[in-house]
Amino acid sequence: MAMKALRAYAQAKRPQMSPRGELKRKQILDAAAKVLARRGYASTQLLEIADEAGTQPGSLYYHFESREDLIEQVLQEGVRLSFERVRAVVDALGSGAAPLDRLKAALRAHLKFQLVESDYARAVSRSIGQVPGEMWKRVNARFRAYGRFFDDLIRAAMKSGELDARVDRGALRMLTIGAANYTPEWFRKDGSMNVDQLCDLLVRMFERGVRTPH
Amino acid sequence: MAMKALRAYAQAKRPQMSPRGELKRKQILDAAAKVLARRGYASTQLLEIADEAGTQPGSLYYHFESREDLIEQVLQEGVRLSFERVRAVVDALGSGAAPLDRLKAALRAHLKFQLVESDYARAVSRSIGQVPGEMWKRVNARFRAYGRFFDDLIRAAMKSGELDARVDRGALRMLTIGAANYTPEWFRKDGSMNVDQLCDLLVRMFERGVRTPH
DNA sequence: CGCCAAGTCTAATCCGATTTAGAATTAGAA
DNA sequence: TTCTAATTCTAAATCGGATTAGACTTGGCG
Repeated sequence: MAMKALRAYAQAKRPQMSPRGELKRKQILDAAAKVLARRGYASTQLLEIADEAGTQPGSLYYHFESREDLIEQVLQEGVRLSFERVRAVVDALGSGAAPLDRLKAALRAHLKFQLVESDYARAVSRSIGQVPGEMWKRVNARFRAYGRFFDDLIRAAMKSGELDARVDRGALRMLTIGAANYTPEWFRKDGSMNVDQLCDLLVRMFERGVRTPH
Repeated sequence: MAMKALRAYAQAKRPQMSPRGELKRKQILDAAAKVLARRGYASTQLLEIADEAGTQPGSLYYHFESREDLIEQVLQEGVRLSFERVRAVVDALGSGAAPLDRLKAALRAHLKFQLVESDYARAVSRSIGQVPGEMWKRVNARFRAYGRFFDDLIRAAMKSGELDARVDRGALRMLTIGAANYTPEWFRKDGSMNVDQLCDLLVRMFERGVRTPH
């Protein structure tokens, strides 16, 4: 098969991919997520991804158009998975739950997911601020929807009177998400503190810090 | 002058550098800090630094041994300046001030300094997690001293009974510093909120979130 | 088995960035 | 002014990593 055609082929969402190809493609994505999670966007090299996936750098091009293409798919998946998880946790509480409880659950899920559960999610937070403009525009489009979801939870908790409505929602959200997204830089599982305790602390600071004064 | 000798010369802390050389060297450091602050370690290119400094990439090598050398000096300076500033602010309060007030002042100073006052400080937070191991070891040595300073303030505020002593100090510090260090990624001066309000919010969340329950 | 497509590998090639060599310029002293 | 060291510039060398070309291998199927 000619190269040009092959490239288009790999790129296209072909109807029936062979099981073998599908599997390898997933392995490569997983490997890339792992590497991105530890190196961040700019320092991620195809050689390390290939090693992790048990293949050669050149072979990646059968499954993906380019380094950028591969990385973007990991990042998009990372945002998608985070959103999916957090939404599921919140939905599981049901709409009868207090808005603040829903928000706390979301926060806890976000932190835990990206800290220890998903390389894809951690790939995103480790890459924010390094992704080149064009790609970031696309990833950020989905990311904003995720942010809006949090913002809605915050708004609801303010409306219910549980949170102080005078606080700037955007700043509150970003400070909190920022604290969470920064954790991969310093948190080590082997330390004295475990992940759930860390979640407790973040939620506690949020809740008590912003609760309506009585 | 032969090249080898010149390189060693540039590298050495020679006793009397000509005013012109000293000035240009400072301009280059400033330019590098600016670029690092907006691009982070991995995406920073010598060309952009040279442009910013009004010179050519090759000319940088008269003043610095290498890209790594230049960047490391910016980062070291960033840590040094942050520490210096925060310590000065705290010292200005005097040891008579309540420990919690000293801590709050330190937090505010840290956030403001790296968000709008110093490219060097922002260069550090934008580069954490991208700096290669060897260099990071050296920068981190100073960084830890800065962290210890904060830790001492926290410990004092716990001893005085103002903060809940059951909270893990390390996690508390890193969550808070993390929230602060993440702000360059999202905060825009032109928005509805100004820097001082943002500092207020961070301090408020910290104080009310961790204060001893009564 | 022998064929075909899918998937992988090796060995270049390309390309952008750092780095170097040495020539050219500048500023200050004699 | 002239001389000299300090500084800067230009152009080329080098280096590392992404990408490509094409040969090779594998697995399913007649």
